[in-house]
Amino acid sequence: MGRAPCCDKNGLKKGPWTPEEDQKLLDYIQKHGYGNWRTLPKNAGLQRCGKSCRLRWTNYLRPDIKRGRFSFEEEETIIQLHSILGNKWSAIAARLPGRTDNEIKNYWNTHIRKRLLRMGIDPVTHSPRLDLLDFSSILSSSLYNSSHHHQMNFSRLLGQPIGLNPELLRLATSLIQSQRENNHNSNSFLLQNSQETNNFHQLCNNPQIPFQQVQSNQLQQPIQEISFSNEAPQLIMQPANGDYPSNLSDFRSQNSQPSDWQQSNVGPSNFTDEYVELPSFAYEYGSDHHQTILHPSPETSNFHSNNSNQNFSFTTSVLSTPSSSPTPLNSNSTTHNFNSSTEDERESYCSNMLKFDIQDMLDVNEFM
DNA sequence: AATTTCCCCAACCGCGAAGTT
DNA sequence: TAACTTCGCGGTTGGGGAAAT
Repeated sequence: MGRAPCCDKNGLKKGPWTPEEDQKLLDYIQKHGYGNWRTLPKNAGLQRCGKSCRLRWTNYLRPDIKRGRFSFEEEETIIQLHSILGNKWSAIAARLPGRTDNEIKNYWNTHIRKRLLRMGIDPVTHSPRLDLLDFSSILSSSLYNSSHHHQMNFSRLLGQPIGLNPELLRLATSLIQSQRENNHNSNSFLLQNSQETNNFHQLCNNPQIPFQQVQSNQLQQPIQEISFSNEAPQLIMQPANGDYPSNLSDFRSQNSQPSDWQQSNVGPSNFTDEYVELPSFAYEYGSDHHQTILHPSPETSNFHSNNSNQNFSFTTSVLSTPSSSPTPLNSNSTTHNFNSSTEDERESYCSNMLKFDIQDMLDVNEFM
């Protein structure tokens, strides 16, 4: 059985809609309502296919369409929802009154996605692009800081003219690979897919690729609060504001790209129709029971801490944590008004938030 | 001022799901 | 159950305006 054509294409107009066509469609829908898009254009006196009419209506003519620039809150919501839903634009649009899936999709592709990439964040996984990350910078910085709990400004790190240490990266790759093979946790936040692993290998094999590809002033506006420790990931799940879709199973089945929370340690009993738990966007890795992503098995590497209580963690924050972040950007307490801000302003506000928080850094002497 | 390049976004296309016969 | 229709989604395109040269 062949796929039915959406319409008889012969003689039907394509391309931009004229005001006259818009008016015809509006008049018809006001009189008869919408639906039966196949016959609608004919009845409305339009030389268009039904698909085109439906698209025009849903994306432009619908009376509840909100126009104009996306507010910061809307942008924040998009990023949050995208981290859960992926490219489920219609599902995201359902949470943004007046915005269409097409509009959100366009906005994501033209603005948000690019900004995340500039910041060194993978727009697909919402995790830092570790293929761009220079471990040697982190480690050497820790050497020269005597405090046990120090915070490093990521921008400063990125500005350091320190080249890649291929050996270190190779080490990291091997131990992460080892970690994957051990399969203590399929929810590796660092390397969620083979592509990232490949990127690591690529970096190791091409030490000329500078980490400084990411300019310090470009690494701004972090998206998530992510903490890496030397212990197994434990995703903090918390009910959001109740404004999430209730059918989690649908989300899980529809989401083509496995997301972290789907594979987390959270038991299946947490997913019920009555009580929906969703990630708070604060991925905290901390459990006493399992190995960590960056805690290799001793036989494969010496890339580990002598003290099992020591954490290698870095925390980026905070754009999308309205319910969990201590300093939500869109909280009432903030005086920043992003609704009228430029894109640069949106980025710069967050520029000091992307930083590494290294507590009791691992014994870096082992790497030297 | 003319040309080229870049960027945005409205609209199109193909596909799969859901509905109908 | 199969064949067919309709609808909706997500990826992609290309026209046109803005910016750069």
